[in-house]
Amino acid sequence: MPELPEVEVVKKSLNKSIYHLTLKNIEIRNKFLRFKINTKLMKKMVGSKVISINRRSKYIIIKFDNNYTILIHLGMTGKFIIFDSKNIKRNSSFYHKLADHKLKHDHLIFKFNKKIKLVYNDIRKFGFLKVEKTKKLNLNSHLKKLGPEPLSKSFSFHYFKKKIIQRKLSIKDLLMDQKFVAGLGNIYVNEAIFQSKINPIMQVRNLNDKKISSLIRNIKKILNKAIKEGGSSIKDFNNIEGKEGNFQQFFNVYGRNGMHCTRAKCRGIVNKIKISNRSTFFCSICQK
DNA sequence: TTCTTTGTTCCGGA
DNA sequence: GTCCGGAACAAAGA
Repeated sequence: MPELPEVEVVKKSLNKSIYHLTLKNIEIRNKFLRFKINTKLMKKMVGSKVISINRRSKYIIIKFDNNYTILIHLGMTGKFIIFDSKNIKRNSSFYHKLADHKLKHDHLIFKFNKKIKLVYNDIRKFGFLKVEKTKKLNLNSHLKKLGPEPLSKSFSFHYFKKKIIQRKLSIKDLLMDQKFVAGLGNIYVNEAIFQSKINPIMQVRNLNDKKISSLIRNIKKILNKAIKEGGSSIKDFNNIEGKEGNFQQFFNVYGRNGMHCTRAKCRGIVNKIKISNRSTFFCSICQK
């Protein structure tokens, strides 16, 4: 479930906790994640220092000073948990916050200097970690096809117009397409389309300029707000300190099927349909 | 046992 | 070759 804002929050937490630390040991408890981990290559990272932690779309990119990089995707349920000397004890308040934390889903354990331990936990194992030569990172098959970052200037009105000419797919499918814009997922796409009062099944070639401007504005607004609130925490998202995000309380359509539209004065009910096999929520009155 | 959940990739028809 | 929708895949909980 982590989308761009959640990954951004995790990236920030990692920057606070492991930046400039040296990796002392890696324990690989389960290498069969989304892709099988190259154990030998992963072990090569031991002894190196973290020199940067960045995000691209929903990927986290951790560069080390041995000219290798770890590329991470959290999939649906991947999360990092950070332990330091204060919270490492089982009876600490930290552990109580991790009520749903199950040891059997701890797949990798990274130990750094300063007694910092970073655990990668993933219930459904749809996430992955890949070691890459830093120089070749831009050739990586996961990264090279990605569209612009939605919060960047290149995700603009002109870009949008140029990309949708005569295309017949729905606006929902367009925004879900990582080649068009990278980092949005089902939740934030539903929310942005709602804010712009667009019917999610509308073909992109029928969107007028006003709606396009509105969508771009709302996508940026919603992502920024979600980042500020620490992401969402429906289902599986936690930041690495075990804290839940607050953004889910701002959902206006996602998961609200059968409930009243949250827009003032609108008497509509939220409908749930499937678009490309993904749950899609919209108000039949204000999203014409 | 079946359904749902997710991001990503692949495939076939247009 | 491109576009687009549908299906498959991974795993687990309800």
